[in-house]
Amino acid sequence: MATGRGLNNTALVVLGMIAAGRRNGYEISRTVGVSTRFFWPASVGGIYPELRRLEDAGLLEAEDDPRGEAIRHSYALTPAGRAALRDWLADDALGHFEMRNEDLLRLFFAAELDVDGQVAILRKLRAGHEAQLEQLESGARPAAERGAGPNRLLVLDYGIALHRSAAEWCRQAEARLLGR
Amino acid sequence: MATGRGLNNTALVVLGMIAAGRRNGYEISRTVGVSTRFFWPASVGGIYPELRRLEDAGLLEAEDDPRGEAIRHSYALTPAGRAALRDWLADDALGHFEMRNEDLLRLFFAAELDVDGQVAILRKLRAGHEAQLEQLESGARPAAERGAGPNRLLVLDYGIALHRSAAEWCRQAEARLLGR
DNA sequence: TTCCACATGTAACTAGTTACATGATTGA
DNA sequence: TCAATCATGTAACTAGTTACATGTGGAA
Repeated sequence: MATGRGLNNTALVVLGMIAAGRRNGYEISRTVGVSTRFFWPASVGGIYPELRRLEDAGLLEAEDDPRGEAIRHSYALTPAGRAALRDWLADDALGHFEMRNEDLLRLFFAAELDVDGQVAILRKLRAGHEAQLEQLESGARPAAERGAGPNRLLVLDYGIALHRSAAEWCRQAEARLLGR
Repeated sequence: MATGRGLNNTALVVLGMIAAGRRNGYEISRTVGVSTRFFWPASVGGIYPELRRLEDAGLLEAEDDPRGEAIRHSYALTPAGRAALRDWLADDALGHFEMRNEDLLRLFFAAELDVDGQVAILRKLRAGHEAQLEQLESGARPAAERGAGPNRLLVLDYGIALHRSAAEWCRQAEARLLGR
């Protein structure tokens, strides 16, 4: 448990975010929204219960941090929490990898459509990559430039590179399809 | 419902596979295992119940196809099933896109580790892409060359291109990290 | 006769999303 | 005073994975 196991998808991102400094649930969920969600989604509804679970497990300690009348808690890692995080970070096994791309599935089955329909799918696939690219370049990347360390920028750049080359691949595939 | 809605992730891949010709659950699950799983996972445990649900919904028709004493069913699309598939394929809205990459999340939080630890994560990230690449090039691609249409090859080539450029990105990032 | 591929199915579990509900603070 | 943002939380739902259970056919 303290060896990095028993941590679900939400727990991993929560622990990692708090490692960089005290955070409350709202801040974590905001940061996820402009950074990890591109490669590690986690929704608000899962974050709050997970914070309490991690506190119960002794990996986090909560502190009351009221804002006027409003309730607010901020969390920090306990030594056990930091150890669990490090164990997970240093784990030798290949990490979980998963991808779901509906337009790619459409393309896979596109024999059912005429060429126009197939081109439309390719364009949509490209549009999706361009949209992600846009969000990374104009949203996430500028936000990370103020304050985030080099690793975080590195990861965003990975995303930018990937979506850019995917979009380029789509452009070429479209040209080939039309040239047939 | 017949407009392409009410179809869950498993239903989409099941319908698409059957559109190309009569199939049984086992065949679908095998084909998923060497093709769509790279961008659209679906597990056996979900496929059989979904086949029955789609039959109940009138999108599939089942036929007994015993193999000696052993029970076997093969499924074909009904006209309603083909209409639902076409509606989904021709849907204008951007498709669902999701990615989960644990080693990328590790890299994101790698400030917690020393440079050696960071390099190890980058190598693992690369190894993951190379493993996918290997499976696509040596497993999926050759299998698809016998029998699969051009769209299927196209999709596998997309995967190959993507993982190859991701692996290349990792190699460069590692060099930069060591050069610091 | 043994093993592997073929073939189907279910139950239990785990996880995660969406939507809703509530209320305080801040700035325009 | 109004809207947006901050902040926390829960309930209902949907989905999906894993593991188990069972048995046949064909090849070596």
